[in-house]
Amino acid sequence: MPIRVRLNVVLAERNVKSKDLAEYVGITEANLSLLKQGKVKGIRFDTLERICDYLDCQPGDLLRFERVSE
Amino acid sequence: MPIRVRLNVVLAERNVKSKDLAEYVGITEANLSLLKQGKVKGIRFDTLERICDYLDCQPGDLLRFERVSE
DNA sequence: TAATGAATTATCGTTTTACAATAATTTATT
DNA sequence: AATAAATTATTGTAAAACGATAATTCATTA
Repeated sequence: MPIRVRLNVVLAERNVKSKDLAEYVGITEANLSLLKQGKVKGIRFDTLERICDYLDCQPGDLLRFERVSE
Repeated sequence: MPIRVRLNVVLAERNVKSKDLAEYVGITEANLSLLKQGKVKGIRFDTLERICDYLDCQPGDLLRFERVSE
């Protein structure tokens, strides 16, 4: 699945706890965990927005398109 | 709505017609039009992936988080 | 200024799935 | 061990992405 979710990386960089982000964003830790691990098939912009807001980052920091073969 | 969809910009840069992109991605022109204009509330990664593939761009080129006030 | 092409808008229906809620389990951390 | 943090699991629901289609508007060009 060529869209890679890098939320785990950004969280680590910012040293932010999932719990805190989940609380701010307004989603459960369970769902945030799934998102972090790239186990969801899409995302709503309002969720993405609040994540970017809290982490002070861009969608491009969280989502990367990776080609399968060059 | 602080997540801005810049698909229209990238399409213009690449000089790609909506029809062609829609065909490649496998969605209708109608839905692509809605996406272009930021009239959708989210996106599935497989759709985002095929758009990035065709336009040879990154999610970050298509989606921007814009703060309301500084 | 028709005629064509391209894009938008509008309806309605369907299926997918993001999310909540909750609880149990696993994995850090102290 | 005890606590905190994160993951996994289950079930349910509401939201919305998307299809299909057609009509309308906008743009281009002969």
